[in-house]
Amino acid sequence: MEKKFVSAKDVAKLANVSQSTVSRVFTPGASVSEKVRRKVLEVAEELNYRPNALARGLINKKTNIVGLAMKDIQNPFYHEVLGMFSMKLREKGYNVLFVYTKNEEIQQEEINHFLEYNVEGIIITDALLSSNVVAKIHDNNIPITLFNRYHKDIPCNSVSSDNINASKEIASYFYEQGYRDIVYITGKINTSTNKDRQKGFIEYLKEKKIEVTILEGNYTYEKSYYLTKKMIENGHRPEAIFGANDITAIGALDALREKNISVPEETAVIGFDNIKMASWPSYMLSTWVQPIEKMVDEAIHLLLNNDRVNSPKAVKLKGKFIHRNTTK
Amino acid sequence: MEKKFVSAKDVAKLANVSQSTVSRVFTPGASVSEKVRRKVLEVAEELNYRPNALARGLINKKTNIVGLAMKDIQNPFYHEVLGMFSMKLREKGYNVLFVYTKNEEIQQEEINHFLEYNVEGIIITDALLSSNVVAKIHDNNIPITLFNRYHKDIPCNSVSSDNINASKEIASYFYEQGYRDIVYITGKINTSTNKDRQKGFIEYLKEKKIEVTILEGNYTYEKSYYLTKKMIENGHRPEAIFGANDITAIGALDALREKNISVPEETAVIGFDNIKMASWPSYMLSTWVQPIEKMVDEAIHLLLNNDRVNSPKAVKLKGKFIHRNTTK
DNA sequence: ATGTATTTTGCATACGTATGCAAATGAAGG
DNA sequence: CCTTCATTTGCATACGTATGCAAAATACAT
Repeated sequence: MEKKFVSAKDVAKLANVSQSTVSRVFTPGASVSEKVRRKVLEVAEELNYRPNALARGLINKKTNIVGLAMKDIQNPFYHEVLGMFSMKLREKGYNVLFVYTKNEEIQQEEINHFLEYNVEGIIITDALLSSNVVAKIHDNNIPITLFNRYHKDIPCNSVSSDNINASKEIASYFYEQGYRDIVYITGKINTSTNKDRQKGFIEYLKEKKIEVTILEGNYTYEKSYYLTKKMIENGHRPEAIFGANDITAIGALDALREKNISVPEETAVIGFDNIKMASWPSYMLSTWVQPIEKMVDEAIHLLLNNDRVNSPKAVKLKGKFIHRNTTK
Repeated sequence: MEKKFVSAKDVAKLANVSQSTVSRVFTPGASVSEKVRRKVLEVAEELNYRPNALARGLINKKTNIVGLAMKDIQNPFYHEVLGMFSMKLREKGYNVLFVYTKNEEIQQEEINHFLEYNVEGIIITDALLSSNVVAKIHDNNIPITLFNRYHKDIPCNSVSSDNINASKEIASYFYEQGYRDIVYITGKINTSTNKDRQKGFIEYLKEKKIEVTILEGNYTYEKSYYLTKKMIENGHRPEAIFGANDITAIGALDALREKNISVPEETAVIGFDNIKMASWPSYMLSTWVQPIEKMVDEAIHLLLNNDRVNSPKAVKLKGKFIHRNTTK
């Protein structure tokens, strides 16, 4: 039982045409008479022939592959992102070469495979890479887009929410409600998402002469849960908590619930992301919606239509606040 | 600014050797003198050369690509699975071509891309495909492994938990505890995972002359939450609930909590999967652990070492019960 | 029918790599 | 130094497809 691969030559033979003609039938816009086209398609169908994407890629330098590297994450937000990328790229005729990483900073070695397969672009979500890795990739003329991360020293495109203004709006909301004892539970502190959310939030309130209590979390439920619990046990029962993402907010929420602190009456809570879980009846978490679809669209657009690698753009998209039951 | 692709020929020229020699340097086990190898590697490094995987695949018929199709899922269980597959395949030198689907039954069109890229195997998680699609794939001599699904009419390998015996053990646990008013909240009813869990559970209890109450869910939190709530409002407060997966069980748990029914005193709850969330302090859900790592290992082994496509194996692996706070 | 414009087709070659084969080089032994 | 044998190297070709070019076939106008 041989590895039986059907090639254009096989089809050509059976259809009494040349291999070139078969190729043209499968090349949009190429010149083939209607009669021959039908004949070839018929034979192709019969032999179950499909053009070999590898050979095609070799000639065209068009592999139709995009590399997607995603960091080890608990956050369901990124699962939605992954699904969205997969669907959208497929619609545009691209395939996804997927790599899952545990490193906050993607290593050269993890990217090399992308280069070997001549991917037409690389998307990196929830992680960074060093600038010399970026340089190497750009040497090969391959565009990169960071999703939901950016860094001034990393010269490549990025797409994210406008975290600063989003968290300012959240701060403003708390302020308007009359809250003065306000807590921010951070995400991983060295991430750009957290930095910006923290910055916008704190700055706004500083202008109002309010000092925010910072609890240093790491974007996980557990950490946030224990931080909140300990805070309460220490006698601190704030009026409002902003969690750096929904998981964080939910952890806080569960801690509050356990301590029988009523939400939103005694303490209001707001998250960030609008993951599915946020709308579960038992949580009904007020949160900030990241416009995933727009972000993904923009990331793909940036990746595939950037004429110039040298002028990296940092796109920030605006989301919106969703009021549910954890705010008044 | 041209697309500057560095080929073996470029390296050859600069290193004063033939292209063949360069190739041999990058082909494990090929014969090259130590002196030449060093020289070539040095030049390769300098030019940032890496062998083109597409051209390699063309010749070798070894693309080192595995196709992975995953169904639209909320279930965090599958995120862990995805991560595991990605890591394990990478360790073995394979790359993952990823497709996200919304169809319960994978369509030919979604698989075609895999075939075009000459993937060496296809893994399908949480979904099925029709037997004629399987036939077409096997025509190309490409192995398939279903993960956590199987069907008697689909002639391909599969790996899953031993769902029947697992749920029998859960039933037995409930029985030993003296529970007689027992509820099973189903997953999507036409899935093999649900069918087997339901079957094992019901059969065991039927032998004990116990009639299980069936609530028809669909593996989502919302559905389970509303079913449970309605049941309670109808005056039915069972002694024990088995949710077809953790998300289902958590939905039930939240409904019980809202109705102020104490868990596990008044009602015990068990889930299935052992997702991260099950160990969150606010849930501490007793559940059945699926041995993800073993399952993934086995799936990969089955996929890549199956000498005969014609004798599909259905591997079922045993998990174990984890006792937390939702059972006595 | 003839000539011209247009479309369709096949030939040959290229993409970047791997490999059988033979030539070249080196090592070893007398 | 010559012979024999092992190792290393280059040449040529193949993988499956796309495409420029010229030949062939068709369409059209007269």
